[in-house]
Amino acid sequence: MGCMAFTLTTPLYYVNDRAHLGSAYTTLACDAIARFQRLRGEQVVFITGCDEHGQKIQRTAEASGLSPQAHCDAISAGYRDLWSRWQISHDSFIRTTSPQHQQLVRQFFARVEANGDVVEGRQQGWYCVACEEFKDDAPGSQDPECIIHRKPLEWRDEVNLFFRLSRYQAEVEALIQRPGFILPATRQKEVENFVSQGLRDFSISRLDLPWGIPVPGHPGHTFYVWFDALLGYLTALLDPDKPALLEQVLERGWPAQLHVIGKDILRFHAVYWPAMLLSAGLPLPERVFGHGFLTREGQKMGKSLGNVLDPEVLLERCGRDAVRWYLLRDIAFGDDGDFQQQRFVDLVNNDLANTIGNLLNRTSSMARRWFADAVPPAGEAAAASHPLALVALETASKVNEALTTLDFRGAAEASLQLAISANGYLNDQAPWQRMKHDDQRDQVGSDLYAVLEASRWLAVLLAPIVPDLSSRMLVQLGQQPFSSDRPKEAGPPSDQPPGPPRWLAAQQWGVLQPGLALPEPEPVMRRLELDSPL
RNA sequence: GGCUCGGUAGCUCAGCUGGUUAGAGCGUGGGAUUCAUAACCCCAAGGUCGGGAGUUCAAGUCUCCCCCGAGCCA
Repeated sequence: MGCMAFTLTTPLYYVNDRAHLGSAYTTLACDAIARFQRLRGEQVVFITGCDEHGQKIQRTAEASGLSPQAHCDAISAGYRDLWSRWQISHDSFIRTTSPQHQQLVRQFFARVEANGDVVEGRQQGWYCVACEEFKDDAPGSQDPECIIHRKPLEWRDEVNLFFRLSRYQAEVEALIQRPGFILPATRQKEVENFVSQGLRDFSISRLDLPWGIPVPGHPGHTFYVWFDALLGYLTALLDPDKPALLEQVLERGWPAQLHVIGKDILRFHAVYWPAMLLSAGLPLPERVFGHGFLTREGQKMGKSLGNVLDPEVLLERCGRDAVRWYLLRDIAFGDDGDFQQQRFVDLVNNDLANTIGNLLNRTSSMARRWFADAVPPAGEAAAASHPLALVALETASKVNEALTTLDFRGAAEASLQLAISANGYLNDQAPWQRMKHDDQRDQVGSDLYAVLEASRWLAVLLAPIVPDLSSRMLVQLGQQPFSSDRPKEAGPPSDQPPGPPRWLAAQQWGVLQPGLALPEPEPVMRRLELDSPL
C-alpha cells in the first residue's frame, strides 16, 4: 500500500449518546470525498469510529445502570449500524476501547516519554466533566457553572502527567501558517491567535479514573481522553486482529491527507495533535478541515427543545440520495447550515426528481419509442464538438476541481447545470416535433443520442455525491454502475484492468454505444412527499 | 473587554483588485409545450445591498462609528 494512500478521517465520535444528524453530516461528507478519491484511482483509507473513554462516559453508563463497556458496546454498535444503513464506505472503524488501541497508546506514550516530553505537574482548578476540560476562566464565585453545559464545575487538585506542548511552539506556529493546513482558511486566524498567546503544557492523565487506559509506569493514572482519542487515527490503520505495532502506520497510510472535524475541535487537531506527533517522531497530516454545524429551521437542535432531527428517521422517510444531496448541495462545506424541511423537499424534488430524473426518463422514453428500444445512432452527435459535449466536458472539469477542494456545493451545482443544459437543448430541438417529418429522423436520433450521452456523464459525475442515484441512472442507460465502495478483500491484481480508472475513462464523449438496448424507463428518483414534519 | 467572520430579493447564496439599468437557484405569478415523474422550456414581479457618516467624478464593493448574528480568546 505504501505511503501513497489517501487517508482521511471523520472525528471519532464520542459515545456519550446516540448518533445525531451532525455526525451523519460529517460522515456523509467524508464518504463523498472517499468515493471521489477511490473513483479517480487513489488508494483510499477512510477512517471513522468511536471515542469511548473518559469520565463522562463512565457517568453516563452508570446513570443508565450499565457497565461502561456495555454502554460503549451498545452505542458504538449503533453507529456502526447506522453507517452501514447510510452506506458509508469506511475502510476502518476504530474503537478506542479495543486491545490494539491500548497497545498503540502505550507505544506512542513510550516514544513521547523517551523524548522527554512528559513531566509531572500539579493540576488545580475547576473541571467540567461534560467538556472533559479544566476551565481557566471559571468565575471566582462559589459553585461555578460550565458556560457551555450549565452544569456545576468540580474542583480538582491532583498531580497529573503533562505533555510539554510548550516545546513545540515554533513548530506549531510554522505548521499553522502553512497555507491549506487549516481549512476553511477563515478559521486559520482563530488558531493563530490561540497559538500566539503561547502554548502551555497540557495534562494528559487523570487520577482515579478507572474508565481509561492505564498509563504505563504511573500507577493510578489513566490517559486523558483526548490524548487517547486522537491516537485512534493511528490504531485505525493497523490490523484489527493482530498486535499493534506503531511503526506500521507509516506503511498503512500515515500521514493522513485529511482530518475532517467539527469546528469546535479544531484546536485539538491543529495544535495538540501535531505536537504529539512531532514528539513521537511521526509525520504530520496534510489538512485539517473544520466544518460548521447544523441548525434546524433556524434553531439549535437539542433535547431540551425537542427538535432533534434523527438521522435514522431521515433515512427511513427520505432515503439516502435525498439527504446526501440536500446536505452537500445546499450547505457550503465549512459554513454552518440550516436544515429547512420545505427547502429540503423543494430542492430534492426540483433538482433530483424533476431536473435530473425526468431528463433521463423523457429522453430514454423517446429513444425507445422511436429507435427500437435502443440508443439511437449518434450521427453528428458523435463529434466531440457537439454543444452538449462541450458542456459535459466543462462540467466534468468543474466537478473534479470542486471535489478536490471539498466544494461539494460547487460540484452539485455544476452537475445540475449540465442537466439544465440538456433539458434546454431537448426543448430547443423538440424531437417530438421533428419526428412528424420523416426526413428529420436522423436529426432526432443524434439529438437524443447527445442528450442520453449527457445524461450518462451526469450519472458519472454524480457518483461521489449520490452514489445510489448514479447507479440507477447508469443501469437505466445500460451501463455498469461504479463501485465507489470500499474495495472487497483485495482480489488478485488481475481484477484491476490496466489503464486509467474506469470512472475517469467514462469521462469521454461518445462512450454510449448506439444500438445498445435501453431498459424500460422507471423514475430514478421519486418526488419526496412529506405529509408531516420530520 | 480584545479579536475573527457574517448581515445583498420570501428562502439559500454569487458579486475579483470601487465604474453602465445589483445577479443565480428555489419559491411565487404568467406564457409556451406535450417526449416526460402535473415534469421540461421561456418570461415576469420582487431588493433604499443591516443603520449612519465619510473618501471619491463614481461604493454592495474603501474608511470610521453603531446595531444584529455566529465564533475564538480573556
